[in-house]
Amino acid sequence: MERKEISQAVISRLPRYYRYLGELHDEGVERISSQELSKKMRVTASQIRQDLNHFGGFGQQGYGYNVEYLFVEIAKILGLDQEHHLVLIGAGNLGQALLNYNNFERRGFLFKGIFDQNPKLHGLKIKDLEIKPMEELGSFIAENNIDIAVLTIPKNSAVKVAEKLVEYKIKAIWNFAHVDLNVPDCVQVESVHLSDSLMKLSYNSNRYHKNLLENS
Amino acid sequence: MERKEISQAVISRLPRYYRYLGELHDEGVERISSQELSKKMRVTASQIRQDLNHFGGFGQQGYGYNVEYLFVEIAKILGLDQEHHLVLIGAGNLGQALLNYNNFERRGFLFKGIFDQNPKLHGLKIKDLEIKPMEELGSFIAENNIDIAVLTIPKNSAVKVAEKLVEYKIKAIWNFAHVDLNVPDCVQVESVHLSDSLMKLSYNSNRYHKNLLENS
DNA sequence: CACCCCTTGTCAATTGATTGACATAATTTT
DNA sequence: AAAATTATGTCAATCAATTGACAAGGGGTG
Repeated sequence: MERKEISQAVISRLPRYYRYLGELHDEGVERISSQELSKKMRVTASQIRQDLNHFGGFGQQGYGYNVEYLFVEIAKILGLDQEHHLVLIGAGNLGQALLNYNNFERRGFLFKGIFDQNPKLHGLKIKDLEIKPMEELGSFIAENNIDIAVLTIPKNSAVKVAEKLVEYKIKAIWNFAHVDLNVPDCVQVESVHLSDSLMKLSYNSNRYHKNLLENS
Repeated sequence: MERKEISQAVISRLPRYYRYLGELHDEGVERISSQELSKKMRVTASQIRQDLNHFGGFGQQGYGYNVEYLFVEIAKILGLDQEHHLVLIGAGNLGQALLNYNNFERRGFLFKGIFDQNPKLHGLKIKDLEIKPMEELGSFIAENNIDIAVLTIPKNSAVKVAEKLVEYKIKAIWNFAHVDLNVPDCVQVESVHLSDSLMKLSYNSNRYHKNLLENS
């Protein structure tokens, strides 16, 4: 009965397809073939067809894909057809940056609460939301139907808060702390490790320029 | 003469090894075997040995790996033994958050300049750095030995600025704009697509809870 | 309406990544 | 000092992901 799992490699590519389809739609393009799209996106047409077919036959032979239809379907796959309720935990610079980034709201990701352990911040408002103490987090999650917790706090507190979030039966954690969170399967974690990303860039840039020197 | 390329899958794991080794070192641990490390990191011991051996034999049979030595060696591989000079382009919320995140400095990534197209911001200081107009970007990069440009601007401007950066002979771009930058090979790009990450989380969390319902 | 062309969905082949197995060598114990 | 243990580096096998190829089904055209 269980359909087989779709690999994370495929899932990771879906938001990118979604982005390109959105742009095409904005430009008024009605249909596109996997080959045209593959040129734009610089991937193989085969990969596009293979990826999309994991979720169903969205295209039509001899025609290609209807841009708007495919756009909407991918949104459904990604869960963008539903509202998501978020809490921000950690009202520092990064947290505020995320709060003020309106693109998330546009896709149905709505910040409903802000929490911070610093008492000096309690009561202050950002974007109409009052910063609340950590003690109120559990009840807030239960009462406001919160799906996703966004962690923008230092790594030491992140581990403890994640444990609490598991107790509070959160469904997902978007983790910006520089630490791996080990939680049960029922809580999905997506980590954004900014330092890791920067180090990778450092490696790649170094390697490229070292290779140049060696091969000259 | 050319040693074969090491896959990005391997490179992506290096910062994580680096993080765990740093923690072990802080805890005063002197040596560790691939097996112990594999338990901590929840990967296979084989993968750890395989990954490290791409860069040389850092371990010793019967002993394992010296934590401090390996930590330093991975730092060298990632280019963390050198200073990197960065410019921030886009002094919005996210840009300021990155500026104020001290962990980058600790690893040798130093912000040397801030640029923004908004004239109202010019002259204002963040962390002792004056926000400068975009017109000065080219000369600043040349004169201050800038490696890496950090792009925290909207997608439309990002594409244009990236083209300029190529002209200015930047080595690397850390891109936070929601767009793919197509630049020549001599400029390395690492993109952090926050919305993509959030959408992936949304998919995974939805899928988990849907599967629960279906299998009950 | 019939033909031709286009393009998907899918199967097979290939390429790449991960895991397992083991010979070898250093360390530790007795 | 010899034996037992530990753990690497590496080869081979397995597993996963990507690419290529093509049959079959629509759409467009005359």
